[in-house]
Amino acid sequence: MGITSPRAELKRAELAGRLGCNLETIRYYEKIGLLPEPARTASGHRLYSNGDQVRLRFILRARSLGFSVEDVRSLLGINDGRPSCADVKALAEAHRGDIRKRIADLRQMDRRLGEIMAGCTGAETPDCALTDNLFEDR
Amino acid sequence: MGITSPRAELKRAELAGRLGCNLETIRYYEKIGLLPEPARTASGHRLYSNGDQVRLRFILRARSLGFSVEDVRSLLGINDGRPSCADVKALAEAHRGDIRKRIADLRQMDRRLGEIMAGCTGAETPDCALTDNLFEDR
DNA sequence: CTTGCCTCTGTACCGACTACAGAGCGTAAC
DNA sequence: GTTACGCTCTGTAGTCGGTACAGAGGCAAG
Repeated sequence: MGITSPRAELKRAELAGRLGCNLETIRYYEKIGLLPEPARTASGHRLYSNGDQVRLRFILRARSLGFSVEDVRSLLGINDGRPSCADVKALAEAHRGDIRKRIADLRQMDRRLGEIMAGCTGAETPDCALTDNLFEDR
Repeated sequence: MGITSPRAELKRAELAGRLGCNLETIRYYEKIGLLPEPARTASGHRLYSNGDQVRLRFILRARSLGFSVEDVRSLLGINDGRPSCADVKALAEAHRGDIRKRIADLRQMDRRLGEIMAGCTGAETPDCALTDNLFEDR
């Protein structure tokens, strides 16, 4: 058995440690219905199966690609049953559009900031091209 | 007097309309201390001076450049008195660094998404390269 | 005088977590 | 056996930057 091979029953902190997420995130995903309620020990401690681990990994990867929690819900088939490849593709294309818009917005911010800062001397005086620009009566 | 020339006393909705922000945003900035408490009519309605308008415009412009509310507080000299040009430059450079990191992160997301979607046929079947990839045991 | 729109206040909600308080459980050492 | 430590449980509050809404009151036109 390899070091990272799945084990049948993991506690919450073990699962979080393996997948590199915050401890509380797991409980949060359970609360909002992304993760099913796991098995419990007699005293009420959560026990995560290999399937739980696979599902959480899916969620974390989708989130790391920038999909929203609602998107993940759709990808998992929680809303309307398991989505077709066409559904997934549409969701992903829309998401990519969002990402590109956000990049464009940030690039514009960077460019504007660069323009305004061009006159910023960095002197120890209160006169500053940047603040002057923002106060300007345009 | 031009159409957009400043007028001494504006009501909240007039100010919001002129500067193109949400009505409630103004009250919010007052609450968190970015805007001072304005003058009031006898019955308690807010009246904004030309100076208030200049200050709000500064805040909105800074926010549109992506500065955080805390950054704006510093730029306005609310924290430690009016900042020097050197202070402003340092703040702006740090902020630009943040913007560029966010762009890099988004570009990586876009790239990864593109790679994964390459195998996505868009067929009406439940088999999908994207979801398969996220479920994969790696 | 009524109608309709403005303003006021406080509070709840958004997304996606994260943190913390206070209680209980599990186990290893002594 | 008991004590100490660390993990888990629950519910709730805080983060950021607003946005929305309820319920009350003001103000001007018709």
